[in-house]
Amino acid sequence: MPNIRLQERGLTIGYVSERTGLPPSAIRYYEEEGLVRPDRNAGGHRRYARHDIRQLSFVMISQGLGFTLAEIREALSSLPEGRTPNKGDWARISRSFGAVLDQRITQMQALRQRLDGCIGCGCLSLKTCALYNKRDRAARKGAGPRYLMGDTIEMD
Amino acid sequence: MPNIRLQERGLTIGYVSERTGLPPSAIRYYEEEGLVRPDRNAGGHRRYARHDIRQLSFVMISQGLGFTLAEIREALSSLPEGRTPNKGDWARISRSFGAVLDQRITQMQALRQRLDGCIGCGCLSLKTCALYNKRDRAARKGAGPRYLMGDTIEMD
DNA sequence: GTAATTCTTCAAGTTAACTTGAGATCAATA
DNA sequence: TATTGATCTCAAGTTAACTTGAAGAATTAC
Repeated sequence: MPNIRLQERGLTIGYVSERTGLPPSAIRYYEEEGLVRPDRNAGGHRRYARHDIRQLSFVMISQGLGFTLAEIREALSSLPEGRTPNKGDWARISRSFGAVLDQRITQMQALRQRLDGCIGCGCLSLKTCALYNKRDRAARKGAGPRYLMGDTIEMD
Repeated sequence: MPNIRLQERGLTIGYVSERTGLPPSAIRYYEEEGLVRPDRNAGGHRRYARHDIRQLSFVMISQGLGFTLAEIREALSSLPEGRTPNKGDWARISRSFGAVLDQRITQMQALRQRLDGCIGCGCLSLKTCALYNKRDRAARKGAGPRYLMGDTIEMD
């Protein structure tokens, strides 16, 4: 039996893959994206630290919460450089993501409300319908309605 | 001045583009995806019906609500074939999307709750952490957490 | 010391939702 | 009629988040 766990110094990508459930290809991709920074051994093979497993798990959880890799990288960049991230570090990051989640939930509820209004008017009374909002068009990236059905066109 | 509005029979893509705010390229793409079905004139140019504007607006709104084009196409497929969709048709579709939205909001709130628990434990007390849920891994497509940070590994 | 694993890099493919550009045709205007 | 301007089709490019495959090198097993 190989000691798959601890090599010279650090964990192999295969081991990290097993532990996180992430395929090696994804782990390598995350490295390209700056989400983990493993060492290399003499032969050029990646060697991970224990806390990299935690970090990768954080990536997975955050994705499940709807964050993009870019947002996650941004959050991770606030982790300390020199030392291993501790409980407080993770809690801080989690809190900030929680706040973003709250915003998104609130936004979705607002959209839901609007849709209700739209159902009420059958999406047919136009200029005044709640889902009609040109300004949302400018803010492309966020989830937000843009134009409304039919607008000022006469009914057919 | 050209009568850009009504051609032989039906609206030009340029007019529909202006009315919806969608670039012609997107409108053509939506056609490929089966979200609109314009007629063609003798010269092969697209000619849209009035209710296509409403339909395209519905696509935009739905996207803003977070639905994919596939989901939207699915919903639109329930519209009547022969006649122009009426208020009741749109209201029915909107209600079903509203229900899905409700589910998603509920799900996000649950995730939010879990994250709170995770903040409480600092994402470090592992086996018992609320965000830890292997089963979620199987259900890849939906927004749901998969693995948890570090799992059963000893702290470092 | 081989053979079998595991790992390496690099290029290219995948899905969603479009955009961009080329070259050609159609339609509207003077 | 001639000339813009609008459309047409088709191929290829774009971003995100990866996967797949090829060819070769490092590691581990026996």
